[in-house]
Amino acid sequence: MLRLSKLTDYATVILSFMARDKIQVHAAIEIAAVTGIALPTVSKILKSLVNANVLISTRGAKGGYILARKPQQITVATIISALEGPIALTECSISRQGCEQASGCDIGGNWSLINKTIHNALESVTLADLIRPVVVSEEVLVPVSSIYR
Amino acid sequence: MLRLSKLTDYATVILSFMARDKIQVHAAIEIAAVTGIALPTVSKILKSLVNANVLISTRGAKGGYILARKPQQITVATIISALEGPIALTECSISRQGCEQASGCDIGGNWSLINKTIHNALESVTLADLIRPVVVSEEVLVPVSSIYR
DNA sequence: ATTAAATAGGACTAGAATAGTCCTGAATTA
DNA sequence: TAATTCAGGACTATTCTAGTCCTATTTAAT
Ligand code: FES
Ligand code: FES
Repeated sequence: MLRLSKLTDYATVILSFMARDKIQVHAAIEIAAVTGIALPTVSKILKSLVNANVLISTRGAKGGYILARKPQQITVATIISALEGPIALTECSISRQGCEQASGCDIGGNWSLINKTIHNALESVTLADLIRPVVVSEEVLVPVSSIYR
Repeated sequence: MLRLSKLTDYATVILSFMARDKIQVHAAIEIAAVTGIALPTVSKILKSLVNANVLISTRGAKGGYILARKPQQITVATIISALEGPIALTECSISRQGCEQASGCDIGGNWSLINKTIHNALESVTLADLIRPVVVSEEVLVPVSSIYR
């Protein structure tokens, strides 16, 4: 289905909340309360985002999490790879070796091109775009029927 | 990891073989032998491709599978959705209702835009492109280091 | 007709990945 | 010192994927 994991989806929800809120520092328990996501899960996600340098954490009383950069500087690609690892459709997109599909697959180069295109698409959208009030013009929505041709 | 399922990968291997071969009709068992993929698995994939109108099947002795269209008219997007269903990163990319993430996610419209971009990327590459001898210019390969920023 | 070749459809199992929880330790503040 | 809050990792349960298999149907050849 080529879809994002649930955790990545949660991450965008959490980050959107943090980006929108005037207050800078948010504790995990607070984010859990606001978003409705269970605390342990929120915690796990926040840790991943810290490791990816999207958030900065402060321990101890009055501690919490804060955005490491401005929303305009946090791309969707970054968020996805923070939670799911490298963005790569096929094995050979990551490393040329180690793939070697059952005899005869030699299409690595072309997949890389596709992969690069997708990566660019995800790089071009930032957290700031996600929280921008949506202008839902009908033309922008993907017509589901067109998915099957 | 935002990656294709193994079955989809197999499908591209199978279709590449079929597109390259001069002979039109191929039985499942023959494809299994050539590609090295187990027969039951090959069978399963071929059935999905028939349902998606990518292949046409003929039953009985001397039967088999044949491409339903020219390789230039079979897009990667079609192959992927044949095996994995609609290409959609988030739930709300498919249907606006039914999503309603834990309180406060209202980013559907922007995701749709991203989704459309990716869909277009996958639409723009066909089976004919995949079997074209790869010109592996180094600039085209995705630098893995750039995946983490 | 009969037999052999081949796909259709779906049920089923095993394995892997994901989602979610929990515990223990370390840092910071009051 | 006590309370708060994150770090890191282990662990479980659930869901999804991959892979297999069985029975029915269709077609061709004899
Ligand atoms: S998927 Fe890697 S060579 Fe084909
Ligand atoms: S993922 Fe659907 S509304 Fe946010």
